[in-house]
Amino acid sequence: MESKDEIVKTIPRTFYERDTVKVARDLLGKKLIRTIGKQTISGIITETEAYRYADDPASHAYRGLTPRNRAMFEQVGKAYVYFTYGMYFCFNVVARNHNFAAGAVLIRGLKPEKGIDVMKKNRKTNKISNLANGPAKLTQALNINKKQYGVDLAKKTELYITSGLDKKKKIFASKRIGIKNGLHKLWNFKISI
DNA sequence: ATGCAGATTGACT
DNA sequence: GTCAATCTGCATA
Repeated sequence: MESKDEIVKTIPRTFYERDTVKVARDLLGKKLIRTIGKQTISGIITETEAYRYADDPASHAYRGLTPRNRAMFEQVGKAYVYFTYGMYFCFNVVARNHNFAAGAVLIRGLKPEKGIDVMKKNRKTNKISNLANGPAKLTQALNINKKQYGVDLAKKTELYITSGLDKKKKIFASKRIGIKNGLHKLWNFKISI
């Protein structure tokens, strides 16, 4: 017998082949799933940020291709993971249309669903509201690091994305967090669940 | 509730 | 050498 979970499909690659800002909005409410052996950790995406290319001075890709950001230039629907502040990882989904050579969506927040006990252990806290409500928190909770650089999120492997909420939620747009340039762009998107 | 220092290292100029 | 798409704990109010 197959359980319901096993027949859920990933979001197809074409979804990510659209404007980075649109993809960022549309990723809200989708489900991010991490499998580690038999263990499953998942959550609903509640906050995202779009980072584009030559028009976006806040983007890692702004000054062109480097070893770190190369995933942003490669196939859409894959993971771009980077290390920052000497101790954290941030997780992005590569997304762009044909007007841009690079682009990615930073996943900034999740509402935990499955594997909450594991998240608590990974995050060393019992407060559910503090498990995955930040870009470096969710990578800790889901045990995401450089090993997941380039992982294909359109394929059901160790890390992937599926449809989530059915109902459309109200989207709040604001300034992106923790950057110095490109602050006039309202490319931070949130929903409240 | 708001604010700030400190942690800690790799990527880039 | 500089500084980062951040988080935590502690301080003040």
